[in-house]
Amino acid sequence: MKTRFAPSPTGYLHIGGARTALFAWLYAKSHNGDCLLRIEDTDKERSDKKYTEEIIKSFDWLGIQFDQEVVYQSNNANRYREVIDSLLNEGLAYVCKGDDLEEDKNSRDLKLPREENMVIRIKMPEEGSTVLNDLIKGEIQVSNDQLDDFIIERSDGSATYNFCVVVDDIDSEITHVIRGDDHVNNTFKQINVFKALNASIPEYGHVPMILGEDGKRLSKRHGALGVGEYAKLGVLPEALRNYLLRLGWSKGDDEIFDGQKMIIDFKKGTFNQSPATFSLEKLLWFNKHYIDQKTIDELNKLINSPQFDNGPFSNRVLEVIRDRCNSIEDFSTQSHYFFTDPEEFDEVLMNKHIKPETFHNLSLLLDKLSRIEEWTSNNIKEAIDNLVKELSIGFAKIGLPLRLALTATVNSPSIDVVCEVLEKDVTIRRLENFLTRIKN
RNA sequence: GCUCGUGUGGUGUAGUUCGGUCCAUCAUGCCGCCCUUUCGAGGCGGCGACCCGGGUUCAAAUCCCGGCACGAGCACCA
Repeated sequence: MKTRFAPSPTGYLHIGGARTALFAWLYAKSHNGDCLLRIEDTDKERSDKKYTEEIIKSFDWLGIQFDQEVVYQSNNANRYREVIDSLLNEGLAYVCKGDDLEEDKNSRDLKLPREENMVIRIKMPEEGSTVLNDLIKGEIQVSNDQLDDFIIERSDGSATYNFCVVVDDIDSEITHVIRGDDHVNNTFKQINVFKALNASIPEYGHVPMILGEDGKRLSKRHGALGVGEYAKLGVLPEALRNYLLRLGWSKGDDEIFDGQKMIIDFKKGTFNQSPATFSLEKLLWFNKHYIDQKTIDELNKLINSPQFDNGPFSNRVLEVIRDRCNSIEDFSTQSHYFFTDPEEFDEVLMNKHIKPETFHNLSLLLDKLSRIEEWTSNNIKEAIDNLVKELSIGFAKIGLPLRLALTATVNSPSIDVVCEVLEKDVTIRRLENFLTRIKN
């Protein structure tokens, strides 16, 4: 069996396309079949080679490997022409002016000669109905009087989409077409092209659309980010894959699917028939799940920043912040203060945590900290605890200003751990600087 | 407008085939508490839904009819 994913290179690969591709690919893999990539680049105006490259790159990143060679529709022009010739000979298609459908229909049986500036329409059945037994949606019928004779060859001699697709699917021996349900109406036309060509019709499975958080269909110009942008945001490919899979497909209450398990389980699950709304929050939850599985080495590679050089210091930083990172980006944004002394302090935070007595309290703490000989989080915690006890104040009264002094933020790992990682000299230095700052 | 499809909590879903075991599953999210220290981490608890209206039935999320809403298509785009 064989499936395919057929994007047009008129933009980057967006999240909806990626999911459709994932489904087509999983469908093939779970049935021991092949899935091939076909670039539908017959629209010369809007297609761009750079998008083709971008799309292929995105699939590499996502971990979806297509089988066989990539098919470019633009290479098949002669083949389309040849097939149209035979349809013309058999009287299953006809030459006409292409101005108006009703007028064109008068040429249905005229066998006009193929000339420049003329178009070719294919004859659709005039009676009965066309039935689609969809893998996902079940049986759908449409009355054939709804199907117009549509143009298969333009006045410039090039073939149109609904025709090319069928020829390519036949030539590539596609057995199962898994695609977005924005194509269901096309499918009825295409089924009749298969019939005209006397070819066997593939099975179809139409997956519902993905909607944006506003409930509108996700599209390139409406909120859909490219796969590459999720990568930039620090999303892991396995997380995106897993999230996309769960959008419109489920297997009971299971959430986590990756690697081989994804392929094995795919057959056991069921498709949902209603459109799904994209949720960044849930995607990040999956992302966190997969980040949790990474080793320190792997994280270093993923973060790919000079600061995280796999050395003992940065690896220690990694260990202490990894719990609070939902994305690879978070590792960078939440760790500056480990690498550079804070300089900017948020006024709101300062007003909230710096009280008249803070200077005095922190001075006492500085004294206690500088006496610590063995710089461990336990000893640091003990020093703070002692001070808190001596002053009879809450831990937060001293802990939060200290956190602010060291990190310029109020959100960090345990403050004693931060001190330990920072080392004694840096801690003391930052605390001294901070004291000077708040002195008046 | 015509045609096709879909409607379970904020979101993703289970359950709908063969009506009862569903005062509706799991996850995410949100809220609260705990972790006598922040927190987007962890633990515990809670909130929240069968689109609406009829009908069939002892019994309907599940079956039937009618609305409504949303999505898609109706190109010499793909």
